[in-house]
Amino acid sequence: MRLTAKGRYAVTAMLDLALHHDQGPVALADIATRQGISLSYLEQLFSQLRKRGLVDSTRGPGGGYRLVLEPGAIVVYDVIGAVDESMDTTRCHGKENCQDDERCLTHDLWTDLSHQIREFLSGIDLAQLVERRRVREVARRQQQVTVQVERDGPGRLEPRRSSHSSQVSEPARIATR
Amino acid sequence: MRLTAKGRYAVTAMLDLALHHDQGPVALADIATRQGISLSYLEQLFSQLRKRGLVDSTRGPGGGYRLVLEPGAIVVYDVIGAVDESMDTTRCHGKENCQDDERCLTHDLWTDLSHQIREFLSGIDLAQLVERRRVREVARRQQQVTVQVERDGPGRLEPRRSSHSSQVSEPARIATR
DNA sequence: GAATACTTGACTGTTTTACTCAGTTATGTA
DNA sequence: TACATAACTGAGTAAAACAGTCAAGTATTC
Repeated sequence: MRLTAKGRYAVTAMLDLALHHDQGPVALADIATRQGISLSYLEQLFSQLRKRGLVDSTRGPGGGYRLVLEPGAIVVYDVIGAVDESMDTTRCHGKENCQDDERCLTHDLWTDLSHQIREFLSGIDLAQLVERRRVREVARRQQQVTVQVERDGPGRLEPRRSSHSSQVSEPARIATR
Repeated sequence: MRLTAKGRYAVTAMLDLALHHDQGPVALADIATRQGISLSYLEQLFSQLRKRGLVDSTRGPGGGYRLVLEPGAIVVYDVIGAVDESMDTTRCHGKENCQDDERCLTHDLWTDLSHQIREFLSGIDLAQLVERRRVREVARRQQQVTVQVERDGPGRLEPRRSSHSSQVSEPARIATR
């Protein structure tokens, strides 16, 4: 299984899209501001999300990204799968050749774990997340930040091409290597 | 969450110990042969497992490692926790400071996922694994390999300090970074 | 005292991660 | 038509993590 900042960012960004689903296309720059993710990095992520058919885009002023499906039809597992290669926890990726071309001692254990994780993350869609009280709270807070930035103007706070973004990238991984 | 080869090796090695629980101390060299894990790497792992009080050791000829508790009292989650720092999937490690010192939009989702994984891996102990039919099958196969090596002698197949170990280390990760 | 086996710690090549940078292309508006 | 906006693309990179190796011990038993 693999769950890195990349996968978490993707889910966060998709959830942001779901939260603004009725407001037309959402610009990546807005997501970047609200969620504290680097714009350039988001561009990379959305390239993958678009290839997987999860979002589509409009260019030019007023453009941005939109969910292709309804929030209720997009499941967390698929979002992560779109950017991270897999959530499988076996070393052999299910091929049962983990030791000398045969199953290793713990093969089934990791298979079961992978199944467990898949079930869980496939049971949660974006609409459900949007409904959650605590998600709404955070979203409200983030909206204020956006308004703040708009009032002050992007000025020196948010240069077009940022210099030193302030995200501390600290590891917090579920990596099955 | 973090689940790398390290964690998987630890569980595999501990399960090997559980399988030979009634046969006195088990030498790391034997585990290395049976499980296809580098001896030097096992040494590192068991140093951590010992510090966490999961195993104890006897030096000298006929020595090796033993489980401190009964296999039924050792749970997979604890083994992984002993070598990998955590199975938490949040970026902030549960501290809720993921974005500007506050909760990020998806904080609760990762908390729930971490909980799910912990529950699952805490529900499986080594005794249960030993009982599994497919585990016994693999163990039997591995026993034959050991016997084979003993007949041939460690000779050029298994030099004391190995040269080029043959493990292909391919990533298969659940890493939460 | 030789062999066995655990113990410690430093070191290392490779891969992955999480980005940035520099540009290009498309589109709406003045 | 110029411009601003915003999506797109691809290459590059510093730092960290990974999965070990290597070398030199110390303790124990035969």
